[in-house]
Amino acid sequence: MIKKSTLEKVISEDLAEIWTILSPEEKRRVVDNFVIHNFKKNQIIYAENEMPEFLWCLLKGKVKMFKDGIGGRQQILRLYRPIQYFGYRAYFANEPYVSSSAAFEISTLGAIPMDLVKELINQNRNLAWFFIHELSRHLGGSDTKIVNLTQKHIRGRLAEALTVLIDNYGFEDDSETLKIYMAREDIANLSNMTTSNAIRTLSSFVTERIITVDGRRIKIINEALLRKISKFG
Amino acid sequence: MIKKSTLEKVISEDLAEIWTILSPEEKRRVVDNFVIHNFKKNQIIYAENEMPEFLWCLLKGKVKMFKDGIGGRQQILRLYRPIQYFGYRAYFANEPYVSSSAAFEISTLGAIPMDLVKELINQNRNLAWFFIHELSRHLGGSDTKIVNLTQKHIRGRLAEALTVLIDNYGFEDDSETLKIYMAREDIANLSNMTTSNAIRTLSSFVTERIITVDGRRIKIINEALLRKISKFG
DNA sequence: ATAATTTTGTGTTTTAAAGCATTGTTATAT
DNA sequence: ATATAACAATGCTTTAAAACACAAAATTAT
Repeated sequence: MIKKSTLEKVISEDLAEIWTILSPEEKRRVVDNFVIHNFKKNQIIYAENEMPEFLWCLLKGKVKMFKDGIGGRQQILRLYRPIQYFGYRAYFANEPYVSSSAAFEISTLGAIPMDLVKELINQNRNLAWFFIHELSRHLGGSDTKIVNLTQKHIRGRLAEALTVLIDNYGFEDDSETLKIYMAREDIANLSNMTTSNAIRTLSSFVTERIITVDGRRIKIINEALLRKISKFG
Repeated sequence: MIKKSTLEKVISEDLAEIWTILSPEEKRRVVDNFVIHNFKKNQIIYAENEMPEFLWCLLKGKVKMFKDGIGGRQQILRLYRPIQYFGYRAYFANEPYVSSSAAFEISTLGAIPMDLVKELINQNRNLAWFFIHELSRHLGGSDTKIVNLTQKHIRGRLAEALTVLIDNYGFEDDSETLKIYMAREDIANLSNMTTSNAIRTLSSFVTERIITVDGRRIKIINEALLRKISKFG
């Protein structure tokens, strides 16, 4: 059930910044307390209002962090790819989670107890800087998102969401097919609109030859225009 | 021009958490590098796209952090009161400011070089924790704001803005008059709506005996109802 | 004070986006 | 393989909020 091979690969290849920060002794402590979990598609990793216990490390798959809003509407706040860390903010803020996270697709994650992370931060200032840096970048991103989602029109918001997908997950080998296959509803939840409007606006983009759509397969035909619409439209 | 008396008061009375964290030697270094600036009403403290250089400490007055959006529309992101610190995020993220800040009213601020703050963080892990904690709380606040501003209707957003004002600045001695006197336009910029809609909705709240309004003087008559509208409406 | 400018208050019109309904299509499960 | 459910597409209606226009009041400057 628990496959450690993925973990060993991560550590040995220094795939994530965090591993270059830790001393061999610290790495060993992390490895000893690193519990691997497998999640099914759409399975919740943690939910709003729960108390945070673990630093989650995404090893394989895709994860969304989201917040449930009014009338069952969901806002996707951030997307994660391997190898990224999340789930620590609420612990540091000393409060319950204000958002939830779930696997977009079958995913493998590692859970490291936050109490251990806290200890390591206390003895390794570079780890403290790692989190100060991460939190600062995310805060800037969140502040920017506030203005994007409240002031841009639907076309701008959808274009922006698509560029977020490009920047987070990139393309397949053909260099144009988005390497993530989301339901229209999730695209809507990412861009703060209803599912119908996401569908409608995607169709417009197809008509305008900015993208092509085949089920959940989205090809980006005119990325420059997409970014232009995202910036102004 | 530079009055150090306010500063001495801050230090001697441990008015801010940060001063209880620093050693006497560290406090001395901060004091030696602490430059006091006075700002007029609406004067910009720093602007979007500039490179961050200072940790700003608000000693007296009120400050808004905001982001200019589309068509001259402005979104107020956070409000500060004495004694709070801001302006450090962009430095930690190693990027230019993504938002601006300005004095709401005549204000006194201290500027501490971020390079010094960085040094102090390196030698004092409690200061590292101070910023990890602050950043984490603000990030949670920003994520929550995204959903509030995008999903709540106008009444809910305005009610929320008013509760933010209550929580940030409190009441005058009569326990009902808001201790901040904002232009309708700023109230609108805080609640993501046009000035007309801010005026209109304030009027509705007056009719419903939730508040009274006399120029910029706002009295909160029914705080419980206001918070209820903020939560659901 | 008086004029000029900004801010506030209202009514009306316009519009972007939500809501709803229906049908077709594609997965998933038995 | 077929039933069942979930998802996608599209047209039509409704509505919340923006945009606009103008008048009144309040600041600020001269």
